[in-house]
Amino acid sequence: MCCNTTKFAPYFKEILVMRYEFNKIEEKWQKYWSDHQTFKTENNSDKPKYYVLDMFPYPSGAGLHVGHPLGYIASDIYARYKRHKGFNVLHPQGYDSFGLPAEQYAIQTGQHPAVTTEANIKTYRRQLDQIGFSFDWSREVRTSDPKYYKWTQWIFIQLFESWYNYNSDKAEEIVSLVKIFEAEGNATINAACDDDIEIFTAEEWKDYSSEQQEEILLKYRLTYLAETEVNWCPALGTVLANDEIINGVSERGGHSVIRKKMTQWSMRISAYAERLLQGLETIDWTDSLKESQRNWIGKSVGASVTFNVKDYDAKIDVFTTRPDTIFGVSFMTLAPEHELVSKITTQEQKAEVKAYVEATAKRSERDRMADVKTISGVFTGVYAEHPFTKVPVPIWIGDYVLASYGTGAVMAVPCGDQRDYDFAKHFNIPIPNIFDGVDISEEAFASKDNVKIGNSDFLDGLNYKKATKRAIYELEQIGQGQGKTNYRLRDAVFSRQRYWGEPFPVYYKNGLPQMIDAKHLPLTLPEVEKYLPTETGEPPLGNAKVWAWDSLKAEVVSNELIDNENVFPLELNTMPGWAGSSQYFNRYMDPHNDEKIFSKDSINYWQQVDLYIGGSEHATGHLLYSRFWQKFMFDKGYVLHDEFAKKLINQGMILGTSAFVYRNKNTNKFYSKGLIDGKDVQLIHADVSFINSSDELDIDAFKNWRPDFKDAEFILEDGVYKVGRDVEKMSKSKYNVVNPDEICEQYGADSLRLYEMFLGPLEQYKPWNTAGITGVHSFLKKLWKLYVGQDGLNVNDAEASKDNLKTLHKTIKKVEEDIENFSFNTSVSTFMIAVNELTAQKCTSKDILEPLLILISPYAPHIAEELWERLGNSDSISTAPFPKFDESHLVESSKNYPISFNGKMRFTLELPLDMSKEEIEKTVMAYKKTQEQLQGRTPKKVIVVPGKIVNIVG
RNA sequence: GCUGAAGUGGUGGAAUUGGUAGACACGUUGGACUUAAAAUCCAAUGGCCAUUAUGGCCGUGCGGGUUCAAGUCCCGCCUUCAGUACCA
Repeated sequence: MCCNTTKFAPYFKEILVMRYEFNKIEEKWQKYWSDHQTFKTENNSDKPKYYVLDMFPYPSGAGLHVGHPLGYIASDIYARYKRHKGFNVLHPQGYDSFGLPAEQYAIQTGQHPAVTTEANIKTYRRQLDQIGFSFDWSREVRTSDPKYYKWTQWIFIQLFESWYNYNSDKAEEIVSLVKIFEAEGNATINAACDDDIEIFTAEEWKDYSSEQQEEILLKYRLTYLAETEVNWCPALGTVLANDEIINGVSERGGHSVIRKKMTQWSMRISAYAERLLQGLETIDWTDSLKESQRNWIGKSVGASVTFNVKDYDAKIDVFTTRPDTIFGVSFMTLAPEHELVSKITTQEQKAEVKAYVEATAKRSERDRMADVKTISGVFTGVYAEHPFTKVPVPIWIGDYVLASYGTGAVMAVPCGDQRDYDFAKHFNIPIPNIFDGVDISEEAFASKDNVKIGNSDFLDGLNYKKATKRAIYELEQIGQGQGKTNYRLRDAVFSRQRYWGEPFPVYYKNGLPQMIDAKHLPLTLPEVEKYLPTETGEPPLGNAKVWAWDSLKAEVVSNELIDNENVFPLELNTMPGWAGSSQYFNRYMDPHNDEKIFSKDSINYWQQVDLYIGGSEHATGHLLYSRFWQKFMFDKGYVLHDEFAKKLINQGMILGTSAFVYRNKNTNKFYSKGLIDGKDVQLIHADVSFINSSDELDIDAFKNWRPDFKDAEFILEDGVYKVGRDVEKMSKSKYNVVNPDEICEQYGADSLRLYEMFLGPLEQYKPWNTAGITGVHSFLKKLWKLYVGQDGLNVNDAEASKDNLKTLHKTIKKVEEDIENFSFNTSVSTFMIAVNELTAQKCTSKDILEPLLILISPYAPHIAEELWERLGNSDSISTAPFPKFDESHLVESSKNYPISFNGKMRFTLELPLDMSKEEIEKTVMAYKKTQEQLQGRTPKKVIVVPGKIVNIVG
């Protein structure tokens, strides 16, 4: 480590300037970039555009650790590379600054979330700046900024004012729906809507009161109010997210949690299910991510079948993917929550059914899903009628049927479905076989292939495909079913009972929601005294005293003025975390526009994100919702592409390398790793900052760390204490967190950037080990020495040698290919090789060393800028054109051929590249070592691939 | 169970179209410089065997196969990680 000579700087300036003082250099250039607004991007340019985006961070109180910037470094390299390649690059950054942690902190401390958020953002910004990113900070957005969330609220209103027309397959204005109602009622409409819609005529529509009309329209809007189940914790008086519940009780306090129905806003994302699925074909995202989204959307093709219930005026609709097996139905199963359960049960069965329904209600959905093995159910005593045979089919209730999928009821075909089979066996229900020549005595036959249907009337002898088609046809003929496609994707609940989120631009008149006119936005978050739910169980905004809408003055007024004539109560829920992140990528294009979410010009210019980098944990959240909103914005004509990101890369996680010490279970003796065999020891995490590069513990630091280790005794091996190491997720509790601030201070940002890339492929999970950073750090020192010697600059106008040119051009070629393939780790090795070679060649030629700097500058921008300036350039290196690769410097006249015998390389032989196949063979066979290898044998065959290899067989 | 990704030295990893496996680093060992340490530089470093300057055998999770040639292609397994799941 260089000693810190800062305080002597004025006296030793001439000497110091010759050393690689990364701290000073990095500070200097970060200031330069900021002062000169080097990375500010204009919305028009003669250059082609390129949009590189990172997933913006949630600014947590803990700050960044070295795992966080991985994706940002990769995208920054790419953005800088594209600038060298002559693109006008948009590379913005911002903060996803609404969220739960700030609110929980507020509950504990009373600090306003805005205050802690602001402080956290400051830390983030400082940490990001010190890594030397080329972000255009003039475009920063924060989701919690009213100027930004004005537009989140605006999109909400747009969704409210829209319905989905399956005929045109797009979202349309709600007024167009009203026109259709007025002209012909709703019978002909093919829309995404609630499933409890009643058919009405144009006349009936006109006779409805305006409230009735409003209620009906709400069932068609793309965002709508609905009763949905939430995890309600009575003790905390609040709703919990799934991950706040551990083993059925609240994470905070361990209180019980029940399912409760609440009226909440929902987003009709299901309307877009098919387009979200099809759109995946058009984008360059990873297969695993697309597959996750496909699973999540969960398309299945089959039929809906209606069963009439005997002796009741009731019908049961089921969805099945196997209408071809309809003659195999021997019972039906309803989910315990199914609405018919309470209506149809017989007197004798009533008590048993009631007990079963209550028992399952107590179990959480998670419990039910986890416990797959136990078969339970109860008979209702009632029968349905088979649509074709008219045979009575017993109706059962079973918790293996989920109320939330399909219709919450299944037609059970035990011979063709293992769950139905198990249920039938368990309750002694008959298992009729409808497959020709298949043995079903042990298990169900679930395959669709290589089988013909039997015992099935008109389906006899048909295969899966034909039988399915025929069954659907026959169902349609008798009016008891039709072909249907079902999606697992459900509408997304959009209300949160939280404080720190976007307020809805909604007030309530006679219990019906009204939108605040967009021109009055933003509707800003009110002040509250407490961030907890109210005593009556209302969301935190229920604590606000000034939270009513005066529709005449168009402003927020005191709750006391509510008269439900002109002043109305405002919505108390706030929007979920994904609201603010679902269009931010478009807002960056024109972030300060107060008139529009973004101008036509800006979207016309930037179009869509060209490269998006972020974590795969957002596969079915942010990345699905954003695609949904983008498609909606596309339908409304606001954006030009119905997919927001052309290409997406998931960066892997950087894991921590934890360190362990071994304490004897009963004493305070710590044994070195090599001495623990046969001893009863306990593993204790030691902070990774106490460990040197040889896995040896700094015993004094460890003893001073925690009082209970103060008097510990250490049993050493070879005079040192060796720790054990293991790779785990980077986390405070494992004491393996490495802070980028310390790395930047000790080794510099350029070392950090290089090392993060050098660790391995971007997409891969890989362990961090600070010890390894000395490799890239000494590379930077070698690079520096190549340019700057003891007495000054080493670079001159000397003519480049052939070897110099060869090294440079093979480096240009490799680095360019690597960046285009996002293979950043291999270009770091390429730089090392280049610098090693040029150093060995004693290269001083500016013609070589100047372009080399441009190659390195995306990776290590500070040192590149500094040396670039020292070479006499006055502009930033960031826009210097990327060096052109010239093949002619790599042309060789000879090749060192590997000569192998039966596929095994034995020696190499230098031969001219223009030598013919025959000549090569002759030369090789005549060579002394060849004859030694053969030991008198005559080869059966000699394979010669000119320019590649010689293989002698025999 | 299903889906996706991946298994290469002590460690991170490289080998982009089948053609010299282990590039580049870390670590380790030895050496130079130094009062010493740090820094820097040089050399060795997949395993085993032999050792005379030289060489031989094995080796990319396991078992087969295709090929003159397989880390790479094909078939069958095993393991790890991630996502998802009574989805009818």
